[in-house]
Amino acid sequence: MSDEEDTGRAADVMVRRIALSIQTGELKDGQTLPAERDLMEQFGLSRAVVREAVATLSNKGLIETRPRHRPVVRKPGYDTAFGALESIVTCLLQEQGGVKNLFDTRIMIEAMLVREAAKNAGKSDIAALKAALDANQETVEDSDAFYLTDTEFHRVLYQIPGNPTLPALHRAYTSWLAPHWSKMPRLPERNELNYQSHLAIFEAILMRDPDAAEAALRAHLSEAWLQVKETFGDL
Amino acid sequence: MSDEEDTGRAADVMVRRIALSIQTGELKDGQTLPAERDLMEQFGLSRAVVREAVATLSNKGLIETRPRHRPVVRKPGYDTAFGALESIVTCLLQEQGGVKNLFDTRIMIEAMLVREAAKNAGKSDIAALKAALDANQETVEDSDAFYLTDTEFHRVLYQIPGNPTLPALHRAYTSWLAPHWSKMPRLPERNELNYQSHLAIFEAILMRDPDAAEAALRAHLSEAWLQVKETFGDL
DNA sequence: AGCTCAACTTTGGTCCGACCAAAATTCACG
DNA sequence: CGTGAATTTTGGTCGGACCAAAGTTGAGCT
Repeated sequence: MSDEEDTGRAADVMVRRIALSIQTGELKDGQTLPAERDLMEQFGLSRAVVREAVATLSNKGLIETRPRHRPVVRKPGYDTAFGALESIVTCLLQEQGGVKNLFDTRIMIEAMLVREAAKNAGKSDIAALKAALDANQETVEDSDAFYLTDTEFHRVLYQIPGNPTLPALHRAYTSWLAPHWSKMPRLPERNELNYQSHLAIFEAILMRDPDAAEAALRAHLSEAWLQVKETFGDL
Repeated sequence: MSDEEDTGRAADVMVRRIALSIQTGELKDGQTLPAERDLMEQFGLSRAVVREAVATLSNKGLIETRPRHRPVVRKPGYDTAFGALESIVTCLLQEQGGVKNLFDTRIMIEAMLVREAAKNAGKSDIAALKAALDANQETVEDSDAFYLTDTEFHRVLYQIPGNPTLPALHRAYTSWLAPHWSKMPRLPERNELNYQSHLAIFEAILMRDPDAAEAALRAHLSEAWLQVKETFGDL
């Protein structure tokens, strides 16, 4: 009665066994899995099952497969996690209110982030924020460059708490919302307004005023949402 | 030059085509996919490739497969999204600081939630919170029941903003942290303390005092984290 | 006609053996 | 010793086959 999970499809059993080996560290990051033909011998299964299992593990992000190369164990990072959501999020964004639901969570998260920053940001955090802000100002005239420095400013916010999940979340947000964001008209005057918003947020953080920081952030993102709604009639 | 994405493995092409059909609504929720043998004819591919594609789509949560049944298109909900993360999160929780990273995000989220509640909770929200709180108090003596009402109280917090992603996030949190949580000692006296924490949060929300609500929530969850750290030596 | 249960069909799960192309490896030859 | 061709490895694809369980059909009984 050692193994209680021999149930289900053979491929699933195999996936569980290998996934467990990875999770327990028995298979370390970077290590290569045996070739498919070796795996079918080790597990006593057909190649079809082995291939399905390997494909499943690859989909789950636990291994990395390249044509004509052995699968490489890849202990997943936080980005891998969000990456696995891509197709499903694409679906969710399509339906009524999907984009707004996602964007609302972003507003909530960033509202919290600026509060945290106002309360706990250290000297280096402030410096990073200032640097991002300056770069932001310098690119007001170049909309493409501004988009990058804009993203970078927000990224710094996600980085301040020192929790690795947050920068990954930021990358996920920018990636998922990019289709809408990139289609929006970009004008130097809009950039200037956005820069002013960033400046207001920064100053509130500098003043150690969480409420002001949150208010500025909410105003900033709410304005951004209005622009999105203006560009896309639907929600 | 209509289809630009015929590249990559045949199974991937097939996955993209079907995923696109689902995302565009061409294949609606609940609709059944053709049988594997029909798909191999439609796509002109071998059954092995078809099976791999179907398995991949199933892993992504876009379809639902049952033995001896045709795949059912399943327009994924927010829970499906978090469900797809299970194995990868299991990996992330295993590594150094993984649990703390996740729990910290939970603290941040719930801190924001109680602030929102204090600012914007409607009458029905307050009533739901009160009901959950009362149920919580009544189960102080029964640790198993208390665990449920405890979870329920927090769930109401995630429900108040009306964003469907949040309840799904709550379910994900409870599911992912359950292994650690359920192993913790449960005592009526601890339950009582937790109830008092909930009460403090509730009263702060009632008073429309976001700062007090956040402080109470942070005290509550920080205490919970201390208990976790006490039970598990590692982080 | 209505119902029951056995026979048949469908369908996913599994296995086998085979071929291909590209990459890695080996090795003979200059 | 270096180099390029032959060999091996390996993932990707194919076709056919069998099984078991679910659904479907239909004959026979009431």
